[in-house]
Amino acid sequence: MPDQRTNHDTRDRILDVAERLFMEHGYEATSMRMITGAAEVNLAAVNYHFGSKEALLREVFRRRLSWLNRERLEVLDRLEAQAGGTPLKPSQILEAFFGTLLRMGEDESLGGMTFLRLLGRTLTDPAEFIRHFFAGEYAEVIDRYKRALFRALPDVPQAEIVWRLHFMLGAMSYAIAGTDVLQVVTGCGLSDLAGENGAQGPGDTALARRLAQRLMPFLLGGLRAPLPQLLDPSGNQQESSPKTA
Amino acid sequence: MPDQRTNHDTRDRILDVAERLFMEHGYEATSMRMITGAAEVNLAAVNYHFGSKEALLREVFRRRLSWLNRERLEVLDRLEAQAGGTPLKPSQILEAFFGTLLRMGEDESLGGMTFLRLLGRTLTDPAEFIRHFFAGEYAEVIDRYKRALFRALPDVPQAEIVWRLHFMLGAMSYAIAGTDVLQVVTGCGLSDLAGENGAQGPGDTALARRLAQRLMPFLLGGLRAPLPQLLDPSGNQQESSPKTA
DNA sequence: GTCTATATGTGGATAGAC
DNA sequence: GTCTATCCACATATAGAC
Repeated sequence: MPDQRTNHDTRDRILDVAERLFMEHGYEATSMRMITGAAEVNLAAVNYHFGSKEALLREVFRRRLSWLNRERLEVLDRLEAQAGGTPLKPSQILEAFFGTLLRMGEDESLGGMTFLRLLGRTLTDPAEFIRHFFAGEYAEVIDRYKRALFRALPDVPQAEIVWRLHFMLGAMSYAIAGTDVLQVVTGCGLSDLAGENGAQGPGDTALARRLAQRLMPFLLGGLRAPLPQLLDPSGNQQESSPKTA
Repeated sequence: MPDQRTNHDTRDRILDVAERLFMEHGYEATSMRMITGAAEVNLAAVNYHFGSKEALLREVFRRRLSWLNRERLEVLDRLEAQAGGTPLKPSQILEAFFGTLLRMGEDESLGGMTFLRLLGRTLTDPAEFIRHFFAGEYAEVIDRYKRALFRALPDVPQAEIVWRLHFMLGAMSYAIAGTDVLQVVTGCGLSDLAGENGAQGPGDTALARRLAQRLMPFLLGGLRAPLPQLLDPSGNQQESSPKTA
């Protein structure tokens, strides 16, 4: 036992460091040597504890997503129990889904903004094993929330709701990813209060709360926007009964 | 001249293939050998024509973004000329900004959906040289559209407008990236009509138009959503005069 | 402009001592 | 569980013949 600087053991130190480096550089651009070097563990430790680099990435996400999935389902269960048999309000559903995620950004023990950024950046990674992994991890929760939205918005075509769920997920992912051009061009963005990628100032937790306050009205406005007039000349899946409120 | 299957020369064939492979696998996971192999050119050709792999990526984007930037500025110029001195409507500005991009997806000679997906996926790449490149490419256009939105929404705090521009960019980037979990879980997404990543069916062009019809109302609804009540206890940048329409 | 051959580095993974 | 040493595939890039 050469150095016990925290009560983290080797395994957790690797996970913490990998989480940060994957966030900063992306999966492909992060080498095992960068991870083990920064974590001050031996190069062979990753393969011993996790088996492979791919398995390490999965474990980095699994320890966070298991909490997030459970919490999202419990919050929705609670809301639906309170509502009796009546449909929830869209704002409640969005608050449960996105609010739960954004609360992770306020809590360092749940990964904080580091994990939120990692998630936002990795959700658009084209690697096959990553897409497959996320599909499995998200399936149940997405299905539950999708059906809650169907019940909450019975007059909106279900295909339209799914599209808007796409758009909402994208708005949030991109915002928390914080890699976009806007914050370079405008000097305004996630990092106007937090430091650069790696630097985790104490303002980072307040950041998630402020982002939530900005984001939720936007998402709700988009979700409840008037339906498009689908006049597509090649319209092979015309919607029924467009609605304007 | 062993094989002149199209009127593309070597340089253009490399750009076309690199565009597709970077889209399918990401920058890091795409090797020069994959590119030169698929383009049926010699391995050394990339370095001869472009200098490096990084420079190749920049050139892949530059040939598309030079058109996009010019078009976005011209469309905005035209709208502002027609309007005389009066502010534009938010819907006009969004149509100019996002509609111009989505029209690229309908035109194979402008890159089609392949380029759109590549753009959506690469905008969240954390690599320093990529972020720096995009910042330079987008600066002028973002600045022009940002100021147009400021004029169109004089009662909305400018910081709020910039945030919502973030969210709108994210919603669109993520939707066109088409890597997200939703389309795996729900079976509904960009690829419900188009093939998988690589396959470019004839439906791909109609796809962009249909996406635009879905996306624009969502974005407009988000942009015009009621402003958040900023009651942040640590509120160090309180907004002035929240508005509710 | 195109090719072959190669320089030079780094990647993930593992065998086997301790 | 941790370490050293190493295997081997593959990366980008280039030198120099044609």
